[in-house]
Amino acid sequence: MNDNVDCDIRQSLDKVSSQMRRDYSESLRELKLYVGQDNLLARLWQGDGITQMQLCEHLKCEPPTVTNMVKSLEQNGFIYRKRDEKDARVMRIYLTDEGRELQDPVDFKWKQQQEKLLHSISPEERLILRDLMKRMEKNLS
Amino acid sequence: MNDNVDCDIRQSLDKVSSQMRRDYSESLRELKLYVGQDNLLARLWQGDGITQMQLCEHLKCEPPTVTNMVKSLEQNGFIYRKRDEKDARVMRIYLTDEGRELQDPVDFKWKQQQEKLLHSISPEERLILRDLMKRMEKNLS
DNA sequence: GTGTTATATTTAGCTTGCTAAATATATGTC
DNA sequence: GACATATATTTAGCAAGCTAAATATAACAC
Repeated sequence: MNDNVDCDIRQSLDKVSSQMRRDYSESLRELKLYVGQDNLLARLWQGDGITQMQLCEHLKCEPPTVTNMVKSLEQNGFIYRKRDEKDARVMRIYLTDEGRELQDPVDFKWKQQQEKLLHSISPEERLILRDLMKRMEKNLS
Repeated sequence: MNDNVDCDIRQSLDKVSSQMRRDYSESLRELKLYVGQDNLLARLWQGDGITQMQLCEHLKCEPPTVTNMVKSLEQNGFIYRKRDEKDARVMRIYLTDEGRELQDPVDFKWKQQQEKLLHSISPEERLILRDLMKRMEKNLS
């Protein structure tokens, strides 16, 4: 077992991940979004009116994180919150028109980033990569 | 071109990355370290007495980030700082004995994480994965 | 020597992340 | 109904990240 290969993989993963995050963050700025908010909005584009707990589960992050992100997105006019009618503990999150309009530009930027990442990696190689990524994902869950 | 494959890759990358970061963060806690600090220390283990700018370049992050990390590590007794003798603008960062002693436990935790990530991925597959990761890394630089 | 530009670090303030604790509401048990 | 437990969200405080600006020092041009 060659430890250098393993280390290289791990380090590349870190580097790719942080570089992508930096680039994407820069890119989202002109939409007045921060990295992380896009995923939250993406979930709402699939269907809004969901609870904050549902967002936590989907995004795999802690409740205060969602509270703060939701607060910020609300202040920027992309979403609004309403207390559930049956359970006063529960807040449901809805998209504004402005929030809905973000879908195409965000999708576009996402695809741009993706193409840059995978440039010159063949369709066959992409299938292999997907398989390997999925297996690593499973290893960690 | 199948967009689903590309999306899957990107999403797995995000998930793997954030999950690894969460697990590693938890793991480092008992060493009284935060994620990010380990990379800074790793650089110093290779040779201390370097400047903060050198650390910024190595870690690919901004100067205030290094300033804050260095400050925290100094307060915890892992490093100390001295102003350069020839250029009063420059701070050089040195390891304490305590900082040096962290190397083995941090390396151990790093390897644990790595093995978990790559479990049941064959040596051949690891070579392929390394190649693909390196190419993606290059795509982003 | 003076003024301008460049460089290294720091300060201030923002974000997404986290943990811990607090607050309010709902549910279950007796 | 009273109490204990569970649940959803919020508050408070920490971190690594960032940008923008400030501070101090060094280098360069005249």
